[in-house]
Amino acid sequence: MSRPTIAGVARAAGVSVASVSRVLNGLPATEEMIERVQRAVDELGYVPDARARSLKVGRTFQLTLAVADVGNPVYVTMMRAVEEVVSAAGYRLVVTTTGPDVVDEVALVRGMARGYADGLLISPIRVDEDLVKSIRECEVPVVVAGNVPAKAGVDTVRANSPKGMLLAVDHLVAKGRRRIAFLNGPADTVPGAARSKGFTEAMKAHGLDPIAVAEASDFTFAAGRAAAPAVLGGESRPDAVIAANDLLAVGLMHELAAAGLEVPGDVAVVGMDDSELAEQSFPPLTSVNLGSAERGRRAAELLLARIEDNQRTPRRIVVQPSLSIRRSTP
Amino acid sequence: MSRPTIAGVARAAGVSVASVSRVLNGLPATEEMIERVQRAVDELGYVPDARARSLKVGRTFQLTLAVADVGNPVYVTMMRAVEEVVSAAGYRLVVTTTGPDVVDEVALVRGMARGYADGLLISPIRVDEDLVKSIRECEVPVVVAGNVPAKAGVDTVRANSPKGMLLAVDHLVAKGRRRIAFLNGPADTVPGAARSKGFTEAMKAHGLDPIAVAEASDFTFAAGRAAAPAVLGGESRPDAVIAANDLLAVGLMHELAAAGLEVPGDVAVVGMDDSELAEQSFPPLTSVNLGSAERGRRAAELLLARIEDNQRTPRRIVVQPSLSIRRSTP
DNA sequence: ATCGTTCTTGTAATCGTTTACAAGCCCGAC
DNA sequence: GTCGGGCTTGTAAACGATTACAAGAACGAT
Repeated sequence: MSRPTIAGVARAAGVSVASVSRVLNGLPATEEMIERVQRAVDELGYVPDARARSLKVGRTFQLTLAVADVGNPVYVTMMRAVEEVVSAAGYRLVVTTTGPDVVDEVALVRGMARGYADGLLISPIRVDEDLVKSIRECEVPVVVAGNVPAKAGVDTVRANSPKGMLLAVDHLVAKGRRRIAFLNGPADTVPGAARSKGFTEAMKAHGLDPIAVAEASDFTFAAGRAAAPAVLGGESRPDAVIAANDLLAVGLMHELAAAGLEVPGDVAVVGMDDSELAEQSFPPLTSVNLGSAERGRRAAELLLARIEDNQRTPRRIVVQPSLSIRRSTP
Repeated sequence: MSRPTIAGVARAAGVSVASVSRVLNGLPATEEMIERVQRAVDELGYVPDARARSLKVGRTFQLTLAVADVGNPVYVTMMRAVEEVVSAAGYRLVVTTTGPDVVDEVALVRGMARGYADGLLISPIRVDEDLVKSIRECEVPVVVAGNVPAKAGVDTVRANSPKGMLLAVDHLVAKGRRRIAFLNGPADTVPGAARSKGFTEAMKAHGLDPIAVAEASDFTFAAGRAAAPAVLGGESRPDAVIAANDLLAVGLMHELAAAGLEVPGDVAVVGMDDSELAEQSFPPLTSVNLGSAERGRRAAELLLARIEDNQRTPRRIVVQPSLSIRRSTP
């Protein structure tokens, strides 16, 4: 009653295992051979064992996408794009969650050496020496969606947060807002650091000083709510807030409503990531599109290319942002 | 420069492969043996190959969770719960997306026979004969989060939608609403059919006739928006709408706002699933909690139990709903 | 010293595939 | 009739682990 193996099929068809394997892999064979094998396969309901196959051929035809938090809608955008590319190339995509800790990311990368997948696409939220080292030493190709040092010598696709921040500030300034505040996520994360730097630069470019800068404990809705007072509670209220991602922005907007402030009338709000949530929130959220879909697509392509040829020199792609203007800004 | 194998480690340590394997698996060995193997392992950076291991021991220590749409926030709730249970049991969780078509689900279940994972947790959106058949015949344990016929003889954990609908209608009626409409998802899906039936029963229990019933083309935000006119455009406007899930409810609320209608003043809105989106939407959405987290947890437990003992008689668990009241209802 | 027991270690078979190589067959050309 | 070439098919050796079994070492009891 146990699973039929290729040997069973061979016996049933009265041929050798090699012939069965050849027929199944579409290698040349006579009509009669194909016929007999096919019949035996159907009859027994044989399905080849992927473990044995991949042990022999050294490939699993699986790719892993690792993200920090499945609850963050930016990852669904990315995931959709990645899925499309890799499935077109004949790979299955499996998604795993790392959580916010860098040690888990390192463990994941190290674990890839076990041969679960042919490649890893990781979007790390925190990066340290260990992670870079483990990526460089990893037995399977890795591409990073995010920012790691150039010396790491690894394919990366990253966003241009400073440029994105500039778009956001430009837009707010054009609409007459000057008292601009910034709601960041944890500054010890890669996106947190980049966005903080970008915000400071963009404000300087306009000769403005921030009204307030707050740091949420996480890139989540709840953290956005919790950090709202820090961004609003200063002596002079901001007339615009830029949040480091959409979840934070939406959390903030809830607190604005609770405080009786209108968006965008009293306070304009700009998010980042332009995820599905930006469209779904109310009012719909003006958001900096950091090209998540394109980043996913390009990253997937880099991964496939590196699987083809592991010797190619690492590429570092930067995708340009745009601004999706919706009703949370005037 | 290629990956070290157990044979390489054995050679480096000057012992046999069996001894290396034993040390690595914590079987009894002398201090000196452990020491030598450990040193060789560290030196070579050896990591056992999961494919080879699982080929031999017949287990991969991976579990697959298959969902229809990663963009649906109800799945993130479920995913979190499942992840917690299975990782505590020493399994890795991988997530794959099936899309809305039942043929893809069937292909997935069939594909499990290839041995990618030790078990499958699937939340099918459409169910047909083929799917039931493929689940029953599947080589690896499968548990279904959702509703399949009892005769399928498979472990299931499902929600009690009729009861949930009753909670929603009870609540609306208690708040004085009588002109209640229903915004369903596709009626040819399992949740669509169940929620439709539940709604009809609940209304009947209160002696009410629905003001309008509309069917969105999908359980998505966009479909909710598109179907809004059908639910609002009748001769008499509803004073309350129940949506078959949170995404539909939020889509509807956007159209209500566009039409200048207040929530809950003019129209109360109730969603279903009580996902993170219900909390994040504005106004926060009253939503029927169908116990996604608990369903995920229980389903994961059933799966683990069945992996332990494949002979146990299938269980069918129903988890009870509750109502999370927020500001979209009076 | 011999025997039996227990403990450690090594040899080799096995899991289910793929594939290099060899063998067999058929066929036409000389 | 023999030979060589091209196909088709089969045999057996991998892939990298685990593990049953056997052999050897150590040791205490007689």
